[in-house]
Amino acid sequence: MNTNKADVDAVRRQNRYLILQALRIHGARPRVDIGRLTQLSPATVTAITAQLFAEGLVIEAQQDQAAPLTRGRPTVDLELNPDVLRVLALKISIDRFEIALSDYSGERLGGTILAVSTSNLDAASVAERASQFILSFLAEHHLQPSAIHKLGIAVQGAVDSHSGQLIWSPAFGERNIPLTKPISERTGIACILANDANMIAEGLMAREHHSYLGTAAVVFLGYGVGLGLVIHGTTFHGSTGAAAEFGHMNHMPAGALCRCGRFGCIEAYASDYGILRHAEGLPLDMVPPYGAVDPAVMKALENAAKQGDAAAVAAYNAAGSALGFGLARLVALLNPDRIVIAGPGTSAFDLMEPAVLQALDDGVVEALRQNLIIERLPIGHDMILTGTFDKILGEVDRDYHGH
Amino acid sequence: MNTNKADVDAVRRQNRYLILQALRIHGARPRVDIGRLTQLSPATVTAITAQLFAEGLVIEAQQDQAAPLTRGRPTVDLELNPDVLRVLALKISIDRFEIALSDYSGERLGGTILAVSTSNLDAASVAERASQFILSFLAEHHLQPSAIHKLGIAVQGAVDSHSGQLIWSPAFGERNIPLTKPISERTGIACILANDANMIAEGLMAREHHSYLGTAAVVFLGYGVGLGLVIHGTTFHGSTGAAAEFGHMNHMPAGALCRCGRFGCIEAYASDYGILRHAEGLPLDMVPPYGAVDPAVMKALENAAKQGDAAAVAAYNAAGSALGFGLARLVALLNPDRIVIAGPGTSAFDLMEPAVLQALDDGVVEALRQNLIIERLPIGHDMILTGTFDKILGEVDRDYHGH
DNA sequence: TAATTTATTTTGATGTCCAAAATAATCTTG
DNA sequence: CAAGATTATTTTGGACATCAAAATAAATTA
Repeated sequence: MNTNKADVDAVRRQNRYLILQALRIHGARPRVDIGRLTQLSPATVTAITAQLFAEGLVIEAQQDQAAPLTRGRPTVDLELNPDVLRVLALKISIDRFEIALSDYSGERLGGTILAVSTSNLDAASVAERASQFILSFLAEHHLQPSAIHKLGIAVQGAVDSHSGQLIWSPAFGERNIPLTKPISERTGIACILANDANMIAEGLMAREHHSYLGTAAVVFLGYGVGLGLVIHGTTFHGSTGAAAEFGHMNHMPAGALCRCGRFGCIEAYASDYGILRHAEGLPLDMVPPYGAVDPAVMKALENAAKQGDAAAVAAYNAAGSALGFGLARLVALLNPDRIVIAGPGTSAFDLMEPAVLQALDDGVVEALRQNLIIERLPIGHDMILTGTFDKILGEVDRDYHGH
Repeated sequence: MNTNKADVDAVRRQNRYLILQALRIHGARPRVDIGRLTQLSPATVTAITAQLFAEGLVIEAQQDQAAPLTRGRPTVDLELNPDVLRVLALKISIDRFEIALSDYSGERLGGTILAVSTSNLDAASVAERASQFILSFLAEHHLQPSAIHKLGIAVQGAVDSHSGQLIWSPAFGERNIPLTKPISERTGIACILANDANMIAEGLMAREHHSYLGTAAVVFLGYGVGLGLVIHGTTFHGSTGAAAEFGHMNHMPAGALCRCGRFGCIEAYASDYGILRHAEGLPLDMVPPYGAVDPAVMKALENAAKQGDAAAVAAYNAAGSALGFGLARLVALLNPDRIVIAGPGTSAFDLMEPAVLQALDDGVVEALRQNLIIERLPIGHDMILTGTFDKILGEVDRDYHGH
């Protein structure tokens, strides 16, 4: 229920936003097309684009030389002005920082990866280290921090978007690590904090908007098990922005020991380390003796399972079962119309799939899953950065008015 | 993300809705108050209320004789015109139909209960029987069906609001029972179908709106275990309107046999029949040999547990644990700021509470539950009907324009 | 009775959208 | 090659919404 009063200003804001989003999603388009896409009249499109033009947000695109085979006055393509502003995205995961730069139109202008021994960092050093990374990246690209409009930080783990703290993450030993405030102070750049899987969902939504109008869950398999939730066509954040800690949803009371210290989390069965621990025959209540698991190790385990290695097969089965029951519980609660399996872990999903489907069968009334689409998407870590840009730029479209 | 274009009409619709809701929630109020409540200017309140007046939706209330001790021009209270229309709510649960009549202002005008042996009804007879019940109720009150603007049906179980079918319910043996269409055809009254626990959430939201702006879960304990979800201040329905089948969310793979035919559902542990079966020492994979459990039987069991009967205590512990792990999973997924325990089962909640809290402790990261409010609300079945009225009348406020 | 106070209505300004008319810039055709 | 046809965009004028400020209404108080 929208409980806010509406006025004439809100009307223009909304329609202005629709036009910017249309250009962002569909690229350079003439005014007629914008009218069709947004359902706005030509007169209104002219009025709003003229304003956007004056603000410098929109420019006339290069005329496409191949096109003019039609009668009538030729169209004039409009597009977002890439030079309006720059934004940064920072991805923090186990033993790894990654940064990328984008212009206003969403074009990627560069990026770097930094190896960091995250588990050795104390709370205060995380922001310090990240800030150094950001500043040196900007220096390399001959950019002042003041040239950056906003920085989006995507982290694996539970985040509190409001306070800008990382509540808990497998990457770090400590909890409640402040991020946005200290990074903002050190760099002078405005920051927002978000969960990595949510950013994947954000990216998918921006790219395939029509598929994500209702409820959807994006499961990220990899160094952990993440989940991004789309509800009513918007990524969902709980009361603190920390929702969808799917990896740490309990699968089995008093089950396998998780990196978070609890017993029975889905991650303790279905993450890289959970599968590996099981396959190596280590006790399930043993603290996982790995940091970030080398992808080559997982690839080898995958091959072993494909060749029938019993321990490996059993480990993938257990992973699939935990994942499947978790999804069954999610389906019972939210009845989504789409579940997307994404991330590097998709490559081994074949091995888990039978157990996942069996668990879904056993775990939830048929009626709730009869129209459910389960989709596999071999997208990787990069979608996290892309989705972070989509989110920041979407916010800019709502409230940035130039200069 | 709102993806619709806005225009001047939408502005008026929204503000008109705000004013109707303000009168619905706060009762008779003068225009100044409406302005304060909605943030609209006096001029706008005058304009909109004048229109509502002309449409007959709003009338001047009886002047309150006790009040006029102030200076200045006296206020004129406005209120919703009760005679604009009538609506019906029908609650269908195990062995019981209940109907109630309300006027436009939400005033309850009457109601009746009908004992029905629901488990003996086949799919076609359900709508038939309900229609008879509705028509004879109307006849008793000397009302034509055409005098009823809309009928809301609240049922325990999974519903598909779009098709108007009852997908599955413990009250009936068959599945996919069509309701809105046949009832509409037989009675001539427009129908909507909803889940009973969702209607409780709807009622709580209407009454304590400020407490339900974020994410909240309303658990209904009684003849089954239901759940109403509030997300972003709106009751949530999944892709088919069948969301939040919390009672049939799996608690334990291959666990106790549920009335739905699956193993390990929360309901199989925490519903009346689940607790009773456990306490009586019956095998957990045995089909529960009860229909609707007599409240007196449950009361006796509760007393036995309070006096330390070991079997009864164990049964309530198991119920609490299943419920608690279910809630822990919900919290991991949605990070709500409020969980409300409602329904007749609240009276025995003391017995379950330690196990519930223990399970929450074991089942979810502390960070996600540190601000969680868990509230007990001894509201009963009647809130289902009340909430159904709130929902229907809220819809009327959005799009009804009189005569 | 006049002054004061508060509620409500009226007035006039500003801003939005849209339909329809006008204009612009091309291709087609005789 | 000029007039006509066609399509895109802009301009114009009307309808309608909100709001601030002024005007009016209806009471109490002095």
